[in-house]
Amino acid sequence: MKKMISQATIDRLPLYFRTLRLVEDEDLTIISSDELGRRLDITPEQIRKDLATFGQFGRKGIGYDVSELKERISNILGLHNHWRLAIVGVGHLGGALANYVNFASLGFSVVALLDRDKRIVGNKVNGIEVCDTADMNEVIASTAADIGVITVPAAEAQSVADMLVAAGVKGIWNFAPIKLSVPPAVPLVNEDLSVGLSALSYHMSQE
Amino acid sequence: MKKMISQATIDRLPLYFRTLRLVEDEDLTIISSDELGRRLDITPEQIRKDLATFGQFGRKGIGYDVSELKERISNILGLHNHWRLAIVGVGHLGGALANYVNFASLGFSVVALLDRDKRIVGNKVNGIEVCDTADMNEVIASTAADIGVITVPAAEAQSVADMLVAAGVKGIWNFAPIKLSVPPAVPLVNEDLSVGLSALSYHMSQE
DNA sequence: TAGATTGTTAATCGATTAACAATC
DNA sequence: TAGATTGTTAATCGATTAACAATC
Repeated sequence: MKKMISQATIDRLPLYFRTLRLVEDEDLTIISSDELGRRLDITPEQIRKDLATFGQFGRKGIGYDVSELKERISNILGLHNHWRLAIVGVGHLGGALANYVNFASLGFSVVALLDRDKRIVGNKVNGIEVCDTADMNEVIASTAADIGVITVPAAEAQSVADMLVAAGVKGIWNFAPIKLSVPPAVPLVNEDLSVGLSALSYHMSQE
Repeated sequence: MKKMISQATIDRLPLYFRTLRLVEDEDLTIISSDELGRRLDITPEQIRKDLATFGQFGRKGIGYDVSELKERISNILGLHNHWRLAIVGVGHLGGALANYVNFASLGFSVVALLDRDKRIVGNKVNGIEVCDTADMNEVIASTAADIGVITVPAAEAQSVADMLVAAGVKGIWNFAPIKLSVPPAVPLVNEDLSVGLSALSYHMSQE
């Protein structure tokens, strides 16, 4: 078991990674925590603290090597694993995710689409054929999918999660607005759009 | 200026709200912090602390009145304002959001769609005609939109944010993976899908 | 009354910020 | 050398957890 890293730190790493890519496109080879912080509205101390958690990445008096730091963050985040996604529930949101280009640039690829609606099964979305959710095990196995993406209605989400776990996915990305129960060995990230929208409503209601 | 409420508390309120609705559907009229916590994997102490921030909602020895608590949380979150959304960028994600049913149940409604692509302008999505982004001011004014939803590519997001602010929206919900600058009076919530997905990758990479 | 459960205060834990020695 | 900037330790801040009096 590795040293415990705070979720707050982990959630900032993708922001650093993204910014380093932009910086790299500007042909800058070195960046200071100060400049990185300025671009992200994060204090330089916070950035140095986050990075120091994983080792010594920079050079005193100089700063951080852009491409080296980018690579190291990519490795910390495990992006080099090139995870394969299976999307369950090919409605509007599932379809949008199947077409989402930003995944590819992070090393993720969509390898399977599943839906239980017979009218959708057989369709192609972004070049991928929609399979029947009933064939979950074969589809996950044959496509070697690592991550199950849940974009079904809340009422069906838990049973889909159970099926995905049984089929052997290594992680679950859940968009259904419901608390899922999965084994501790299967990491689960919830992407609950109503939380952000409600928080926005709250702030707009304040004086 | 009201007492400062932590973002963590605000982000849990929508979870309480959603669960109270489910509980109400089960015809339960009273719920304890213990039961609510059990359903959400949140400690009862945390829930009582969160609620106590806004006043005394429960009855000692009894619990919380489900529909009363639900109403009060709805009011705290400002959901009674029935905010009106304008979605800018009618690609896959924007189109999916335009069709997203869960918004309506929270009191939000999509009143405008905008895109700068002439091939899309004039189309109808979920019964709403797509307007030209160039006509932002008139569209926001005539539809009385409160919230601007940004689903354009990152490179265009800041200029769209500027246009939305100039057109008078009261809040911005940003899906573009980039740090936006907006006036402090305009609340901004970022919905960055790559953060959650990267965090999932991180946890899947750990032993 | 006894049992249950809230609201609130105190204790703990963890994350952020500040400070600064090391060093390029 | 002087200036810049990291990595790390100490101080502060804020959030969560524990404890318990109040009371239904």
